[in-house]
Amino acid sequence: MLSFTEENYIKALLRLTLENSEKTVVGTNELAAHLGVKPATATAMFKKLKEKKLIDYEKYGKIALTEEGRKKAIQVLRRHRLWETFLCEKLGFAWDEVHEIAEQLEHIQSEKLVEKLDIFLDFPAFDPHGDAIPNEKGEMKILAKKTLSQVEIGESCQVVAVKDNSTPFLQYVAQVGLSINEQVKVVSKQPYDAS
Amino acid sequence: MLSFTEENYIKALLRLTLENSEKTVVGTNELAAHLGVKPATATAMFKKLKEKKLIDYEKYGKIALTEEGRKKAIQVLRRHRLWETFLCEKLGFAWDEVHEIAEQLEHIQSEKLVEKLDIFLDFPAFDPHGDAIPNEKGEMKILAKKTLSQVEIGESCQVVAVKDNSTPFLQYVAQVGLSINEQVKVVSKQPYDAS
DNA sequence: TAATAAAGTTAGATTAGTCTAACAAATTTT
DNA sequence: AAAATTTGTTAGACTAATCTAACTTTATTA
Repeated sequence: MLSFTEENYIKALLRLTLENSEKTVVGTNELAAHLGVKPATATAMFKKLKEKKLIDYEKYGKIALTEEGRKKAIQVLRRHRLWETFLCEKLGFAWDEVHEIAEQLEHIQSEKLVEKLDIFLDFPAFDPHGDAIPNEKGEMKILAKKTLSQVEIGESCQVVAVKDNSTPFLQYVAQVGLSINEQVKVVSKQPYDAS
Repeated sequence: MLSFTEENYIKALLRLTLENSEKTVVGTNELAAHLGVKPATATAMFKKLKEKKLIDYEKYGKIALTEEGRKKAIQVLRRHRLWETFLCEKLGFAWDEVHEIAEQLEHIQSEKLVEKLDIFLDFPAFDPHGDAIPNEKGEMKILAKKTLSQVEIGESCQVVAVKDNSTPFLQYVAQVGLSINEQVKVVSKQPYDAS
């Protein structure tokens, strides 16, 4: 049984590697920053996670999930995204409100709960942000995506996901009137920070 | 913001006082036993809860919830019972499976979540075990209840609640074919442990 | 390649929640 | 009311997760 904290570390590791498909390892500082802890704290946790055979780790080296660790991390991600879907589709939350709540719900321990939730939601393949939800076996669909800024002016496309899940960005996006699965036509481009 | 543990202590305190309506105070050993911790541990927590003005407590004295503590405890109880209702009614769990999961779900921090859940469930007044669910203001309906063993042989009644929420007892009850809100007629009496 | 910067680790302290063992107070029994 | 029992507290230790400050290793750059 993993603690909340352990689950958060392996989930962060998975997220960081999923983000650039090239990368399968991450550094201490990067992971610590992503979790909002100090690098020293992360180092301590790496020793524990290595002990539990969830990550490969050597002093001063990069960190990678083991097969076992990856499985566990995918389960956490699955739970997170199923709960997000539940919150939006069943409880009527806006897609920019659900992340924090799902961060809590994802740690509820019950195999049966996850499977019943999956059934209740009718086995969704994508969450409200357009991210793929791993199925019971840990497999997830992949969509070929462009970022919106890569789309030419005048070109039409379907919005399938947002990359940045931070609340301010999601609220900006919502305010502009974008939502997942919507058909949009790029008329002109506006700058938003650095994105 | 209360920790999981703090919430569990005040919830236990509320439960123990709700059980006999006469009692508004409980002892250290009683509470510790109910929570599965040692009395020494409970004593330590009482100091903290007193500091936070959630309980009234003096050395070697009984423990009682303050008005503030009671409000907070009722919120936890409300969340617990709403989640139990959700698990049974929406996810199709049996009523004897939901307690442990609700013990986890009750600690999810989000006012909005609780209210949306309440709406989704259409403001239920009783949970799957027949226990009253406090409403948003903390008020709960009271049913005049007898225990089944007080019902005379030949007499009919409606099953509204089970007192003992432990898994073995609930399974016994389920096996015998009893369920909440069912009309039963007492034909003969069987002993079950001491109850 | 030597100096500097960046990345990562260690040591030692802190907080929350728990335990055991020894002790103190209150209650019950004789 | 004295003795015995029950109830509750204190002291000291442990684990998980975190921090800061000092140190070490690796990488970059001049």
